[in-house]
Amino acid sequence: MGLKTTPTPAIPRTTSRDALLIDGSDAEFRKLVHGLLALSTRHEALRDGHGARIGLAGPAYTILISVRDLAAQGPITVSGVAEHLKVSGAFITAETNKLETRGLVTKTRHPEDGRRVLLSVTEAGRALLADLAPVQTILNDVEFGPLTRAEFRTMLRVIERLIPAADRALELQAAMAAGDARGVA
Amino acid sequence: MGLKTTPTPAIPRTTSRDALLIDGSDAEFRKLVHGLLALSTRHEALRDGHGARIGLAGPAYTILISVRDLAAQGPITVSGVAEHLKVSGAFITAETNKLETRGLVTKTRHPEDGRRVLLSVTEAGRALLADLAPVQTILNDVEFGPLTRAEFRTMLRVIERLIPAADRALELQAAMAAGDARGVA
DNA sequence: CCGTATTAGCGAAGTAAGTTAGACATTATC
DNA sequence: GATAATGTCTAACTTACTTCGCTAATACGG
Repeated sequence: MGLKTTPTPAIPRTTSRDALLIDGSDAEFRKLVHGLLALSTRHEALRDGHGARIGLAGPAYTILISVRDLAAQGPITVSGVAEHLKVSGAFITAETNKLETRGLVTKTRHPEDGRRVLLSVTEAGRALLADLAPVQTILNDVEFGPLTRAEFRTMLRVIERLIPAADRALELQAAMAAGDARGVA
Repeated sequence: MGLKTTPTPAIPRTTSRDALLIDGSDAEFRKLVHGLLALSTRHEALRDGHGARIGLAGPAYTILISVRDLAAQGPITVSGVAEHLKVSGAFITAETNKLETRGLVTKTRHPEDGRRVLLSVTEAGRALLADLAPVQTILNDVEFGPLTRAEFRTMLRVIERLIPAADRALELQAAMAAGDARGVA
């Protein structure tokens, strides 16, 4: 000792929850955050490939499948998709218009609220997605191959609780940013 | 019966693994995939906010923190970061040049391979990230608040296995796309 | 009711986040 | 020692978005 090899400067903690600290360190937690990022970038790359196979860009594919799956559990509007994907409504408008032109989705007025526009996937859209399904199955089996049934259940349960928590964090972040802006002004 | 209410057209399966099917349906599995997407979009939005707080765009922030954390476990190069984040090397070059101009990272020649460029985060860069840490802690505690210690461990273990699996899926996807291209030609 | 404020969607225009292509220097291969 | 391959960089381009301003429809306070 006495000789500095590589100082490895201290990295400050980014969580204070006991459940997420191991021996008082958040190293494992940061690994989780990092892993989550790595996984989502890879998943997005796969998504781009899925889209490409049916002639859609990644975002268009994501929107199409989101409309299909969200519509399955209740009426879904332009702004509903926007909020779900955390993008601007204008973007969903533009993309769904293109998808409508291609005959993959339909846009209809909401019967009770004329401002809103209901989205749904056409038969052609469903057929397109159905074409993709066999390939998707092969790739999903590889991508999620290491997942046991128990882990699958845990992941599902966890993620469903994590989404609203992330939304709360987003609200808090917005509130803090707004507070800072006021404080500076 | 006999009266069609809403036909609810069949959605084809996208996995064939028993562990991921519940009563023969992949509905829960698709929920997982969807949830993963929803979570990652929210996480990315939070990341943008973190970046904004220290004057960086989301991607620049992500690259900075990736360099710091990857460098902690061994030498890291431009292409190393590119592969980790699944973006082009050229993009990492451009962004790290900006970060270098701002004095947040340094780029040095690899001593044994003159083509490669080693990246590291400067003291100023570390200080900037350290400034952010307290706010990050607050938000992470909210975002990951619902996570128990057991779930945390499971998630970590699962994600670390899922990343290489996703990489294998990507390779397979690329191979299939290439095969199709040849087949068509 | 009636004005006013909100909310939903749209289109145009701009910005940022990437990509591809090509040049160049360095290293590996034969 | 030539040829190929790898790693980085720059420039030019594309795509994935956002913001802004508009119109139409609903909601709300007097």
